[in-house]
Amino acid sequence: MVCTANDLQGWKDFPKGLRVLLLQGDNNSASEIRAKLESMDYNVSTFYNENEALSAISSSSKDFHVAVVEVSISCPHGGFKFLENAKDLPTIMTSNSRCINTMMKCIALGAVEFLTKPLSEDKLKNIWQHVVHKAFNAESSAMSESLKPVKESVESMLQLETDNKLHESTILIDLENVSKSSDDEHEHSAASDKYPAPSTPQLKQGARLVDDGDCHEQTNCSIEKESGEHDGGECKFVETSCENVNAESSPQPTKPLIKEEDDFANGSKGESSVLTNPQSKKLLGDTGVNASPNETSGPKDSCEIKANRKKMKVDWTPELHKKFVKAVEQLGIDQAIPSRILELMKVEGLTRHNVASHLQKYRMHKRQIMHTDEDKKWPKQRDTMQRNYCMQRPIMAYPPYHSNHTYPPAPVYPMWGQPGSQTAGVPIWAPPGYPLWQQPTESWHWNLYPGVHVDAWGNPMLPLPQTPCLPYTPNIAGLHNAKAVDYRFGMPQNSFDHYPAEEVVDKVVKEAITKPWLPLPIGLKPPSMDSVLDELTKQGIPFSKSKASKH
DNA sequence: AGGTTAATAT
DNA sequence: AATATTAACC
Repeated sequence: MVCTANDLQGWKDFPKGLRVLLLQGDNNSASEIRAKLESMDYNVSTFYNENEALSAISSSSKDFHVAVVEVSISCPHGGFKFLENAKDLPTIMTSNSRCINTMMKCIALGAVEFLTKPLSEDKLKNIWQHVVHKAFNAESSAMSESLKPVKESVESMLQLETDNKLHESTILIDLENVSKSSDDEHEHSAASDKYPAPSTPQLKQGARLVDDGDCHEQTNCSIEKESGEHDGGECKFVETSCENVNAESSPQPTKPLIKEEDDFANGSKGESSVLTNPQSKKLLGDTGVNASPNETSGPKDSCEIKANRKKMKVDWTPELHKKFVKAVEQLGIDQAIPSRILELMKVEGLTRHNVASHLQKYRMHKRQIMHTDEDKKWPKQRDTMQRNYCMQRPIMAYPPYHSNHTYPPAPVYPMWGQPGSQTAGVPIWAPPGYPLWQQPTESWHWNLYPGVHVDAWGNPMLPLPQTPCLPYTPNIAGLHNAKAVDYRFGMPQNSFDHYPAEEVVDKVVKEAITKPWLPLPIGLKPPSMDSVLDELTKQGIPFSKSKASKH
């Protein structure tokens, strides 16, 4: 039986044809198991002698994908010898015994699972999962040759799914991710949490598991803990039925993740989450969607876990947020609309709505920050650092303008200006808000780097191609007729380091008009309603007072 | 069609 | 209470 990677390259009906090494003590048991396995299209090689089995794998270890080995108490070695010498082969230990010590020993020695006899079809049909698990969790260097094609096969399988089911492919991405960092124990356990490769019937699969349950749950749980301590690396334990609990000291999610929340009966929340790896160029690029770990082409009847993907909850992790911010900056304030942001972020699975929502929150935060302490703090900071960083605020702190109006400490953001209705004519009392965009925001808790806000918020150090970093200049073209902003001209010209180019000014104006929600710079205040209306009247622009005062 | 805002849900 | 989603509006 020669098995090369190429042979398995186009493994279409995985796990059909999976080669199983069956090591049993007695003929009856062996033939029974074999029959069952073969009925599932597994390719079974039976051994009754441990040494023979061992020599089989040593001579052509690549030929087997998984082993089912009996733990015989009577035997001197009892299968442990095989287990210990078949580290690269996912090995499932079986026994009539339910002795927990035996089970623990098996697991500790690297067994991927312990199955108590009799081996029901339910138990057997899922053994392929261990193969996949191994294929994805082993270091590629350490991965036995027979597993590589499995991995590839599964990969392509998942990719195909992508078309109709986005979420499916996320598994792949995650798995990729996991395999990369397989050294890390935490990562490992995390991966196991998310993608267990249990052979035993799962809770989710229904009541069936009850029948052969015995002390199943309990023992499995015990083993989980135990094995966690024992096996240091290679043969990770695969969690089984107990979908619980303490198994995870789950590490902090560092990758953006989107949770799928399915609606299992209350109590057992079948929730799985997938890490999105922004760097992953695989397939979708980066996906945030996730899936339930039901391998679609596994033995069919056993994998009928309904893929009830529902609402994908986007978790705006710092990474994801960073991407978001980056995109926003890249676009510039006036271009920062959900669809474009989405494009730039290149996070598949993320929807425009998600982005829009986030944008909403983002703006609100900005505004909020602006309203509170920032106003007071700012005048001090401004000299120290900001200038070079595309000053968020106008340079003029408190321009000596001669207005009767007082400066509201917390400027309001009237929405009455109808964007686009007129450009030059609109009184631009609302300054560009975009610089604020990058304002350090200690209150935004997503900021991972409290010390380096600027970077975290979008790298103000980098020149913004679309939004030149010029100090804000309130002296904006197009304001000339606006009484309300007359004071601008009271500002001494030399108080600005640079005079903005026309385009910049235009941009600024445009921003001010189109983004009225953005805060006014210090020293500026909105014009009174009257002055605005007055101005509009003068210019022959019709307006509705009721509408104007609506907001 | 898509953006923004408000309401609702978790 | 915070934050994500959905609905509604423009």
